[in-house]
Amino acid sequence: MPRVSQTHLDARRRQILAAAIQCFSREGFHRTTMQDIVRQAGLSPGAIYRYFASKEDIIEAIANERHAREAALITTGQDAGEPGAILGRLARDFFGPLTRAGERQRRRVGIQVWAEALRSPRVLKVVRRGIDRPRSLLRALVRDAQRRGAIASELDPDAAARVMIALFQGFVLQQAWDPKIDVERYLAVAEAALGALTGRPNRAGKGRTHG
Amino acid sequence: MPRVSQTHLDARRRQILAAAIQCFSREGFHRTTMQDIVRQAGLSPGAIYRYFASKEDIIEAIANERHAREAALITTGQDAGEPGAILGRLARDFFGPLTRAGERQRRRVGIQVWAEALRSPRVLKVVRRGIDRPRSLLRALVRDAQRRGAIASELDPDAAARVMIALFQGFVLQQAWDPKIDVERYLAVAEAALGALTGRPNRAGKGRTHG
Amino acid sequence: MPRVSQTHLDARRRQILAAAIQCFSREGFHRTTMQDIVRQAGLSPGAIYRYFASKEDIIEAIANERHAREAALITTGQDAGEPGAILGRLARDFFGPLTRAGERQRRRVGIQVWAEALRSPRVLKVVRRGIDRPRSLLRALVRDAQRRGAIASELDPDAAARVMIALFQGFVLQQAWDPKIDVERYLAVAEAALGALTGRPNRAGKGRTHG
Amino acid sequence: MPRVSQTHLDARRRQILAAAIQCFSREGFHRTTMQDIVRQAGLSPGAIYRYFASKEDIIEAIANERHAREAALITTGQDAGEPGAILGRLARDFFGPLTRAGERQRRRVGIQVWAEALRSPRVLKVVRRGIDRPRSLLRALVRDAQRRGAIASELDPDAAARVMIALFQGFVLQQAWDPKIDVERYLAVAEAALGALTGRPNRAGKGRTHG
DNA sequence: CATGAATGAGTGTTCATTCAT
DNA sequence: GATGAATGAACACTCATTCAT
Repeated sequence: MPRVSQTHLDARRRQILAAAIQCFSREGFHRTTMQDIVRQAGLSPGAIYRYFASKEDIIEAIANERHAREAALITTGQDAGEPGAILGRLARDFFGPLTRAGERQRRRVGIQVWAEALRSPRVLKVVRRGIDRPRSLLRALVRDAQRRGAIASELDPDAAARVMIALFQGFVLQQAWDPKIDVERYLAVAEAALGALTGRPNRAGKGRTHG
Repeated sequence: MPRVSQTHLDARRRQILAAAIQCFSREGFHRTTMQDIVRQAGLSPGAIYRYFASKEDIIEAIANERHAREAALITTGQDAGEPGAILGRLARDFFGPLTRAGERQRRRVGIQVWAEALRSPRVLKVVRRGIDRPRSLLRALVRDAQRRGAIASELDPDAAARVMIALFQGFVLQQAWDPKIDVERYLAVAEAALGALTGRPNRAGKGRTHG
Repeated sequence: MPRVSQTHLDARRRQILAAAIQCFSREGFHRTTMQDIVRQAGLSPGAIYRYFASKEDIIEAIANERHAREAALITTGQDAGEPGAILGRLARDFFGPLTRAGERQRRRVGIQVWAEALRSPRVLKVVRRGIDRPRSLLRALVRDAQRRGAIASELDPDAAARVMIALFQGFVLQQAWDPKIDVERYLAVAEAALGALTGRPNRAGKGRTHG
Repeated sequence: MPRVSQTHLDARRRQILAAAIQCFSREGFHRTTMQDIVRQAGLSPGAIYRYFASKEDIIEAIANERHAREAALITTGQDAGEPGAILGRLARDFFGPLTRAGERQRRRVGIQVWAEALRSPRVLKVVRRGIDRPRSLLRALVRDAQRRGAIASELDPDAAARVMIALFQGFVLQQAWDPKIDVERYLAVAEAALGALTGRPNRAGKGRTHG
């Protein structure tokens, strides 16, 4: 089956990554065997190794894809207007999809990636790069707000960015352990807390995150 | 009639767990072999299996120990007085030790446990139990504050508790990926944000967390 | 009705064998993959299988080609005149080329063939046939010398032929392991030894083997 | 089965090497799987890897053992008296065992080692070291004979040593391809040829090599 | 109680070969 | 005729666990 279109090649690649995500979200990286992925993808071992040089490469590719997607969210979110609006948009973009099963599955794999970063320098690099972009946007946002006097200038903008990211990461973790968690109520508190920083009036309890 | 004192048995157990933590923090659960632990502990395979029935049991024991320690922190923290003081005390107790290498190593293993919980029901149970205690304390704290009118009553106490926990979890993650993160500055922002909820005056930039 | 000329077909065949020799001399038969040969030849897997039914067929073809070449050397050498002259001519024809890198590379593959003959009946057959021809010529040479009284008649002509062949094989081996070996000095000794058999005067130290 | 005697350990090692030689002599290194060796040895994969780190290590160990044995032959042969006697003794020690099936089997593996040396630097080193010792002894022997005037002084002693070794190597090869070869007759010719060099009277046809 | 040799199912990966395009 | 994506049976090696000593 030679001389296959690039479209076909891309589709195969996505097919393998999708299968891997299925497996990884169920069993983790290390309890998932290549055979599992092979089976899930409906391919042969050889076929998979034509697209990825190793299991670790698949993990890395998954992490990369995820961060690319988030980078896109951030880029499009950036022109939402004033800081508060941007923050709201980001909250909607990041928390919103968590109500969907597919996204939750991907986030479960994301948590595995977080852990994997602790022992794989390659994965660590991907994770750090993946966090750098949101952090720098949020930092800029905070600086902007401080310039307007909406946030106390003693607060470190980078630390503030990290706090916001932590609010997301912690939620992802807790939701992975207990899917019944309510996104809305969590976001309401998170926004109330951040609102205090950004000086926006408390909109607690009135949160609207997704359609 | 045991030939060996309970003290000796406990010491052996601790010795094995310490060795396992060393290995796990470096290589993760699945890349760490029992041989690694055997070597690190200076024991024999047989000896280890006298204390733990399986590798998974060691993981579970580590997770349990960790949560027991946290439960102790919470119990002693509880009588610090009014909500704000308790919160301050908890922040000091949880964030403070993160400046020490040993604690950071243990937290790295903790992150592995978080990921492991996604595939091992036994570990999941431990993790959930481990989070339940702090959550219920924090929930009570928030309710207390709401009763006093210090926190908007529309906020869900449980969600508020989760937010606080998330602030810790996110920090642990980010610090694991980048040990150069500044605890103080992070805590300053986190406390400013929570301060808005608990109604305490903003103490941004003046944080004192540990001695 | 072939779309492609026989010349083209032969060229392809030679191209593949040349590529295979390159690879085999570097990595041996079993560490060389068909992909290696494909790459080296600048062809596709399918193309190669159009000319050779299997990897073993390539090995066999290489062995065959080699022995065909040697048979040619022997045939042309046969009419050099008296036994001593023929022997000299053969020595020159077989040892001479060993100073050239290309021939040494081919001989390295030849050594692999020698080993392969021990497990592949097909290759064994080729190797034995390859040695039969020189052996029978040399045997005849010895018999001739014995008839003339130049060699002790108690010596077995076949054994004598084998000795001569061994002198070549051993040199090929030793040179493959250590390319710095001096051909001239080796030949001088070998000829001195054989000279004693063939009754020729010792020409030790004055060897001229190739141009 | 812990705390096992060194004797037991050595026996296991030998057991594995013996099994490997059986397999290698039948199928060569690369067609022999570790499973084959496992089966032949009546052990488990894990057991084998306790004694040898890799398949290549087994090959290396076999080559080493062989050369150690040859070194011993040479050492004990050295005090046979005058050069001719030593040479006779070496011929007996090296050619004699070739009539036995076990030795022939080992020599078949030895041929595989010769080929393997062309691609494995580790094996090459062993092979070269294995040849150095006999070569240096034979060189000394030739020099001694030259000093006594028994060998033409123009002959290079090292080349002469290589010639003698080649006579052995070539025989081993030819016997591996055709076990019916007659050792006696071959040796008679070889000794006649070398006799011319060492100046000993021709003992062609009267050879006695083994008991 | 402790040892550590042994087990054996399972791992990630390879590679000679095929055949739809 | 040529391509190269796909196959799938191996392969070398690992490692949690056991149990004779």
